Amino acid sequence: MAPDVRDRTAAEEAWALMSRLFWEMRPRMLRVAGEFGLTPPQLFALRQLDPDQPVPMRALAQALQCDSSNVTGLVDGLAAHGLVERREAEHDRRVRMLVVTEKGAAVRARMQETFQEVPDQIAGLSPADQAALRDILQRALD
Amino acid sequence: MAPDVRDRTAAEEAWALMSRLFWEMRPRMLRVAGEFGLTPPQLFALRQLDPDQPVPMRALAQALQCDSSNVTGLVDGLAAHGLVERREAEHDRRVRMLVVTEKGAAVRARMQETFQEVPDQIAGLSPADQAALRDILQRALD
DNA sequence: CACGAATAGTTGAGGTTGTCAACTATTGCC
DNA sequence: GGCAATAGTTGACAACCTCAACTATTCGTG
Repeated sequence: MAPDVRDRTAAEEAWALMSRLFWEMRPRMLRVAGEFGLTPPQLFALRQLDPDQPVPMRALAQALQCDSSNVTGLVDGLAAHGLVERREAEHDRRVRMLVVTEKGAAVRARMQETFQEVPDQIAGLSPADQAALRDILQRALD
Repeated sequence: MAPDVRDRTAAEEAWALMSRLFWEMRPRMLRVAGEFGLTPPQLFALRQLDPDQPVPMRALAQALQCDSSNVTGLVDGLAAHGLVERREAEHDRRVRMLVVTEKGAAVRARMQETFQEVPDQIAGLSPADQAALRDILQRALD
């Protein structure tokens, strides 16, 4: 029942190739973080936030899959850069809403541009392959 | 010539989907690390090593794209678990070759199995889609 | 051969990440 | 009113990571 160890299935091969592609994107991520004077975790935190819709800190903790106390530190860092502000929630005085500042939104936008930049390997594919790749992945991820 | 900013190209869409898929693999990675009592960086270090071919520490630092001094600590951790040993190089007494122990090879193999496990989303694709995905990615990555 | 430059690895300082446990303030329920 | 649950912070602690400084060794060039 288990797949033969000797020759990989198409799915295994595809997954291995995707893993490789992702590993090769690591330098890009580090470069972007450095450009904005942020650390990678701070970058991911800002990436998760929506400039148009403030969220409570616990929502960010959930999105980042980490402890709330960790978010405290990350937000401190982003706030020190003037990218994010803590604002009191109206309905519940326990929660702090995270508001992306104007500067934060600008940084986030430029950061997203770089993140979304298509890797050369994908960009080099034929238009038909690119479209097929998108279609297959859409089917996979709903 | 530049792609229209308004609607994403197929390549951009595909890349976004792959990014999402990878993010969803985070819990799996943390689980595997915990299972073997290792931290994620230690896991990546062991993953980079080849049980059949010892390499100098310098090579590992290069593969992990980090400072040599960082590798010292990571290898200390792996060595404390009995997964890796430092062995003197014959031709150059400055370098230490990293040798994966028998136990280390076993742990690495089980770890690799989990890493290579195909995500449900990909496994759920039709055989034709899986094959097409592999073929396209092979064209992309040579 | 000698001597200075280059290289492999370690150490220590300093800042960040991340978890857990304890704590405060607030809310919601009965 | 009283009490459990929740949001967030703090402090302790371990790990990560980079940089600069250091030791030991090798290499290159005169």
